[in-house]
Amino acid sequence: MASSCLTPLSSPLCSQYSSLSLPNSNIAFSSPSHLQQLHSLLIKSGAPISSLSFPQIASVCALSSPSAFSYARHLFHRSADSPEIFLWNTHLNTLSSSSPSDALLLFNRLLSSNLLPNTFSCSFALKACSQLSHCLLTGKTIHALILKLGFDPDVFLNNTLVHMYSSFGAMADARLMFEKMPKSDAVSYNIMIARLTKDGEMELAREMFDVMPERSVRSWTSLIAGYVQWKNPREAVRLFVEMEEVGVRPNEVTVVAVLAACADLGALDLGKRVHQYGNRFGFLKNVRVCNTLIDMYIKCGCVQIARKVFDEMAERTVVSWSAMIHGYAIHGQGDDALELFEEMRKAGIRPNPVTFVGLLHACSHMGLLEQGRKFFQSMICDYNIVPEIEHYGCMVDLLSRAGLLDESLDFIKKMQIKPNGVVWGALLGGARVYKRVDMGEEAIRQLIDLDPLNDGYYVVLSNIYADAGRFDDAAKVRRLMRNKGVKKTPGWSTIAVDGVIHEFVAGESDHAQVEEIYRRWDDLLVELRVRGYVPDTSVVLLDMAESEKESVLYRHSEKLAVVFGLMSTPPGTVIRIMKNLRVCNDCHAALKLISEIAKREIIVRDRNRFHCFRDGVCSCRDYW
DNA sequence: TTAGGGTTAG
Repeated sequence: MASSCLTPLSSPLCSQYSSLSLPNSNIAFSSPSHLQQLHSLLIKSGAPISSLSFPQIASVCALSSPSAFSYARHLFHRSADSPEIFLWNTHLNTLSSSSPSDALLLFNRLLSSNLLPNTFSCSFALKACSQLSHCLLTGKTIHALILKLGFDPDVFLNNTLVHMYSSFGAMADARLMFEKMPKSDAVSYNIMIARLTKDGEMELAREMFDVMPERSVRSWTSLIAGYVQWKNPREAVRLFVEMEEVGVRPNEVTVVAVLAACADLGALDLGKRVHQYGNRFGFLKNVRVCNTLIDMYIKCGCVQIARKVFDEMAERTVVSWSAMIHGYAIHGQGDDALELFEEMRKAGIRPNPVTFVGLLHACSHMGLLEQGRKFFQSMICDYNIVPEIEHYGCMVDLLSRAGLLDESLDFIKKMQIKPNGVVWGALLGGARVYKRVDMGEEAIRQLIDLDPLNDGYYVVLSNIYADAGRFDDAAKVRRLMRNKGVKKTPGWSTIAVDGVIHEFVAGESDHAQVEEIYRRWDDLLVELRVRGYVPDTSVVLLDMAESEKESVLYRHSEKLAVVFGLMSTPPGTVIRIMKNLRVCNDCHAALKLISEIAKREIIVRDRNRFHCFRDGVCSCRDYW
């Protein structure tokens, strides 16, 4: 130890250090090099270790001249194992998560003590900065200190710095740091990928993922979660399958991400497989895994299995309860939703804003007007929850569906926040059911501003006019659509048979078995007519003859998917369909009858909710 | 003793 400290050093004289002394010691020195020589002498003379004060000397050297840095660095490493700094770090670590600003105060005290921070101390301080929105400058100062102390080759610390910059959204700095660091590892890439996915920069994230030398389960999970977040669940599933193929074992977080993708896609088979996998590896003890599992089953049309997962959970959070309540609501089981809320209250779980969205949804879909009003009031008064746009949307839907259109409009006008397209769309929906042209026009005036390219609204208004016998006005709406360049979103439906997803697009006929599907439909149509089915051509918003409109109706994607399901699955099998738009009136009527004729349960997930057709009736009770 | 990914609405 002594010999290395005695290495001759030739540091230039530093005038501001003339006649200085170290605090709590009798060492006086005139320059950093003088201090180093004194230090060497002390070591040589066999002075007690406590009087050598490595950190103090190191800090003076480090903060004086660049040529003294290496000596400082050397001394620092001597003091790094000091039990004292370990204690400081322990406190810093605790505070960096529980009270970041106190962690920074403590770090400041450490700097003015006779100890030097080590890489751990700096790491905790940076973590504290990352959690305080106003501390970018402090983080930069610590970065400077890290350079001065010679910690810059430390990969761990550099990763913390990349994370610190990225958490402030200072991506130019984060990237510079990432590119300039002498050595990077999988964590460095993971930090960058995580930030890029959060920012929606999926292509850049993918580029990084593709070039990184080594990938960990976190690298895969970050990207999969990113694809889920940015509404590309297909790519998420594709990546998950690839991850399994290359032999990386998914963990709880991966499972959460891929289950969310399954929920979006309605991919029940994969969801079930992931469920089994999670069960095998003990992931079902994790609340988030179970919450996502509940959501997956709900969105794949399996409320009962979702409830089983819910019932078997060892611990439930407000998220578990809210997911289940919302699940009942969108499956038309409003009474179950309300019952579960009662249980939730008795269990002492405090509802959150999302819980109330589920409850209000349940009420509006069951026509429980007074109950819905009570929930809205209770949310504000009993739980101090400020209504969000979703709550207003549910309330307008509740009032409009109940036929209280004037009250609904009044409610919108009194809203504390700006109404959005969903709110006005709910009023428009009510205007259609109750044949209120005036309300439809009022809603569309707002919607043209808020959501001008959404074809659905124009369709509804045109139907309102057609219902009122105002065919000229209905035609005007179609012209308006053309003038505004509004394109009708093509309707598509999917059905999984033997693990293969079959997609049907309205009006397109590129399915391999299309001829047989059409033949089966024609046969079915005969039976449908016998049972009183009359095609409702009012949903076809095209300028054409009635007979042509009927042809268009018969090629609606959900009809084709159902017919395909009937012909390619054994009798009694439940038919599960996913649709990108809402089910139209005509398909709804047809599917009710088909469930009766074919003695099949048909479950359709449309963009808003589920319809479960069984024995000629729908779970939505024709109220959707 | 230090860094990186996750849940319910719309």
